Amino acid sequence: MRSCIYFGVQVDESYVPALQDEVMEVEHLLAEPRNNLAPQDGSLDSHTTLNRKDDLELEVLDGLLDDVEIDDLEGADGFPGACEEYFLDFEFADKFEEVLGSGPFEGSESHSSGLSRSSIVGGVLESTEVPIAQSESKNDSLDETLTYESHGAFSNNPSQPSQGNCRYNISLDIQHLQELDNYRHLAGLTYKKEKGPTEKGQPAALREKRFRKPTQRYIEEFSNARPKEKVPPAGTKTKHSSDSSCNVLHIRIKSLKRSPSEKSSNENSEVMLPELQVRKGHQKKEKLQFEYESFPSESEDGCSTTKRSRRKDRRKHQKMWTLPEVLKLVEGISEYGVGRWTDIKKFLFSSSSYRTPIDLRDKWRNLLRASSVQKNKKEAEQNDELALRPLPFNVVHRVRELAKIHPYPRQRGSKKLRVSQAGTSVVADSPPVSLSKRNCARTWSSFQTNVFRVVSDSMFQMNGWVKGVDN
DNA sequence: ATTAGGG
DNA sequence: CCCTAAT
Repeated sequence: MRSCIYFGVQVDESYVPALQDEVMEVEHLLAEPRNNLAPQDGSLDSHTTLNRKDDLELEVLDGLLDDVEIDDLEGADGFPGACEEYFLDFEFADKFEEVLGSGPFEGSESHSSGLSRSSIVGGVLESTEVPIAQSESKNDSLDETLTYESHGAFSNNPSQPSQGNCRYNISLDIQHLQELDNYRHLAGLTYKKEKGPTEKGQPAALREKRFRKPTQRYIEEFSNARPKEKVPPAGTKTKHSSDSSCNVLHIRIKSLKRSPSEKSSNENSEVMLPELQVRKGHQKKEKLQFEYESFPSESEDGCSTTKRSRRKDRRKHQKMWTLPEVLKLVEGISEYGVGRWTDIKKFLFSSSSYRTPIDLRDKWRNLLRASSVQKNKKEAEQNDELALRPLPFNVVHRVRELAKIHPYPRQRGSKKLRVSQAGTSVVADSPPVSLSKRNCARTWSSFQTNVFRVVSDSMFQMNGWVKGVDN
């Protein structure tokens, strides 16, 4: 099992003091051997000296592993000095994927004149062995230790080759849980308390919640992810969005789930996979094969930067929606109306096999929520601030407009309401339109969409949206 | 087979 | 995203 921690902190004076304190506290979460950290450069001030004694608590991470749902908190562009976004991204990866390091930091380091009073820390830790001793010391596992191997990104100074793999002993202190929690709030992460099996007496069979047969989706993913078991070379670094002037706290830990339920489901799928394929019949098989083939092509994958890792470490079979996809969805809804998810899927998302009609509906639901249709404005603003990838406002506007036209829960069960208002003409939800009218509406809406799209195109760089392939 | 709705 | 009930 391998896991990695990427830790980059860039602190500028423009921070409010309180934030600086918090940053420092987080910095303390990392313990680091002296030799590697030797400040090569005057710009590393006392902020960056990490305390060796400081401990990290395994359970903290453990909790975060299962709870942090966000896979990608790509750096959002910000205005220099005014960026108030923080990212906290904890992931523990089964296989060490991508980490990069000091991309944003290297640059500013060399021209330290601009950021002369900033303290910068960037680093990568990669662990090769992570002993898991969860069986006994579940309660007091404060002493658990991880052995990490550094791949040398902890130096900001490019001139200093720190490739010599060196070992870290990292243990975590439970006290820092609170601080992590604070950062979680800053980052807007959702985080549920784990109601895990604290009862030690429970037999394993009882702890498993339920046996469910793996979904089609799961099967597809599983068998697809199987063949590539490769770990990229240790030196591999992925480009991040390099917003050098943005004050960003960026912590990245990739995670694999270790909850008992997960384990069981894995085992199950392994057993059931063949059986299911036989049982499901041939038509399904064909469909599956089609889907396999379409994956490697990647033409449909919106995020080119992350597509490699996407399929494997996405925890819950999630695929991030790209902005073009969102636009397409909006367009589709404006054309076909809300609720005709299969149509939209068929006509607009035919090439992306991973977006099911249900996904489209869910996305629409989320869009509604994000643009806070039928919601207070306060919540809307709060939402906006908390949002990881804030929607461009024109999108929000469009969604709202659309929501007025077609209310989401497509009214059909509300017969009572209609009866009560029988006399007065109620706004028809989606009345049967004549064909000509419909066509007219469609051309109009596509025109609208095109305009909309042109405008949106200029906003791709904002908000961390990745420009995806438009199919 | 599709959709709505809840988790 | 996933699952289930309802249509």
